[in-house]
Amino acid sequence: MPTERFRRFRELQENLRERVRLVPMLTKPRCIVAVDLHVGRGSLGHAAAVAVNASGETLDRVVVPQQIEIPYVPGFLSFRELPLCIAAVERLSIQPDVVLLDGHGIAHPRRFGIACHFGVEMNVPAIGIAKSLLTGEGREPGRERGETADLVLDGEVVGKSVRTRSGVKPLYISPGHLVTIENAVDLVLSLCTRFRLPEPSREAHRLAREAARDLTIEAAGQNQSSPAG
DNA sequence: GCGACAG
DNA sequence: ATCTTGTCGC
Ligand SMILES: [Mg+2]
Repeated sequence: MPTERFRRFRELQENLRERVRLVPMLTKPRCIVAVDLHVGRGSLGHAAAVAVNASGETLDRVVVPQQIEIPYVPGFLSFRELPLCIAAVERLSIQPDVVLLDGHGIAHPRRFGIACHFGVEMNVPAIGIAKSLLTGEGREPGRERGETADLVLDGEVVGKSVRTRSGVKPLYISPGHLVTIENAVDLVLSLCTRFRLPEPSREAHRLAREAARDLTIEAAGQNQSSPAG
């Protein structure tokens, strides 16, 4: 029964949230990893992890394919995406100093979004980078790049709305594990050099999508159904 | 009961 | 988020 399964997921979140520690990152990260998951036809998933140094140069990149079994239910994203995302990060040749996740950290109904789950599970600093809100209120930052405003949940500041490009919709940044809100905002801004999203996040998204597309094209080339004309 | 709802 | 090329606008 799906209801029972998600009841267990909720209990897991409420237990694991006690392990979240939002402490300052002492040293400047030398290896930053962004990870993203693409789910295509037949629920075939591709997770991509991209590692960069403080200068933004690529250190390594991997893609891992696997069937995705868990449906997307708001508030439970990590149970769908984490297993494959973790597999991808573990296959990198380098250990991350901090990991960027697509989704929220503590800006979550139970304060345990995908960035918290990843960070606690892997015991690594983790940051949630979301393009829209799941819960809470995102105050409107000024329109210039670098301006921020509070992301408030139950009267508590759980993150920031961050203008990463002037005149463009803000990102919602919240800490996942072993970082502060300020650490998270500073790092994300430093990585948003050309677009709304941090470069490695954008690259991971692109890699995962292209891996899925390439497989689709290869499969079509071997099928008898594809030659349409 | 209704609306909102990361990806 | 996905299905998907070109096209409109700053
Ligand atoms: Mg994603």
